[in-house]
Amino acid sequence: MEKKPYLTPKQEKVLNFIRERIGERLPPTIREIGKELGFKSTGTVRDYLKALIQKGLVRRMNNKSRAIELTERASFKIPIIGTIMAGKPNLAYEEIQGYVSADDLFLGRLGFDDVFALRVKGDSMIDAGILDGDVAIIKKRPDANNNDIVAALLENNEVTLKRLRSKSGKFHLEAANVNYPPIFEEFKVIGRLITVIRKY
Amino acid sequence: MEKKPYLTPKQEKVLNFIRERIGERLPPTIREIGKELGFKSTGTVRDYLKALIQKGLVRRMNNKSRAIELTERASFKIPIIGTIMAGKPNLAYEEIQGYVSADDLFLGRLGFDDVFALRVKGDSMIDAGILDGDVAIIKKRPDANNNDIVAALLENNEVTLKRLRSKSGKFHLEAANVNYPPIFEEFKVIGRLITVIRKY
DNA sequence: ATATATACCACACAAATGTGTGGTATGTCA
DNA sequence: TGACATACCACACATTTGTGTGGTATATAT
Repeated sequence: MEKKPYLTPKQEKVLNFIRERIGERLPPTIREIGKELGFKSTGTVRDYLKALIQKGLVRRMNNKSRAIELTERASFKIPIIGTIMAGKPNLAYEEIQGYVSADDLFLGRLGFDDVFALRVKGDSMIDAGILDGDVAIIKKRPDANNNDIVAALLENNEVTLKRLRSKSGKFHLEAANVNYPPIFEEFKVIGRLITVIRKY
Repeated sequence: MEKKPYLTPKQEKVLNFIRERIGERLPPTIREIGKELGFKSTGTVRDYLKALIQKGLVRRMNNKSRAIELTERASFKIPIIGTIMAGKPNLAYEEIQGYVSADDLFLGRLGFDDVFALRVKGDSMIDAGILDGDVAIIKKRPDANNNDIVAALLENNEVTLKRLRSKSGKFHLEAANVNYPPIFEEFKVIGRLITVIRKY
């Protein structure tokens, strides 16, 4: 993971403004940057952009309005400060190990087309760490394998989240909670669980 | 939740192209839309934009290049197809209850500045559904209360994820696993757990 | 002393982009 | 028939936007 190169305070401000505007869905024009930062000349802004490009933080397309992009290097990342050893803590605070982008954490580079969400209700998957109220992100039409957690359509036309198991060539569904018996009826796998999100 | 109004096939195509380009971080110009869709006149594209604006799917700013926005109504959402009753399934498939935007699910409208991530290692929080390998999103400098799960800095300068408990006016930390004893030593709350994300 | 980087401005010009007006053709509804 | 909506095109024009050239001034490094 490359570190961010040194930026002068003003360069930092320009970069932050660009980041902000991109976050608001419309990258700024050169003149908009100048107006925000108090520069009276477009040339000044171009000098800053040139510096940011040279430092590898910004990319541009020629002759296209607002065509300013942030590179990987400059795009916002959430720092992973350490691995929490939930059992025995063993990592010092402030030791930044790397970065994850919010996108990567969330859905990665999946297309959205074949993804949907289900809110989990009940405790039948509690031993797999899936709790009542969690949001389950499901990828449709997957190649679901033995032991994958899947969303399955049951005979009564209802959906459930269970672990897919095969036993002597036949698939069935298992809860992750001893209080729930396995399901041997007919079912159709709708999708595979790819992500669980829980908000507190 | 409003439903999407009826769109002609071409209007749908225009909308999709705009959505696509916004996804790639740069909304299109009128001429870019025309070129993509095969319209030879800017007027044609303007007619389509007018229709989409009238149907409440698009917003624009005057005299600003690329200033095309999708409204809430048109912006992409992950459908919540139902609440999974992980215990007893009780909801029909395809009954779309509403939508969540990816942003909402993930971090919501939090600023990123005071948020960081920790990867959980170990099983001390397993009874709270937090597993080895999960990513814990932590908000710094929070008002952490009794029973919140917090990231805490211990005396040996290490970080741990535990539940904050108060007993007769004094705070201590508790694991969510009977095999781990409570921690009564001095500690400092770094932040409060706001989100857990698990990828399969 | 010279080079190099930062930190700006002015201004002309070209290209991209949005706006406005006015067309044609086709079909539907009353 | 007339009114209206959809579905386009042509083209002039204004504005925005990017580009290019050429400045000034200050500080630091070699």
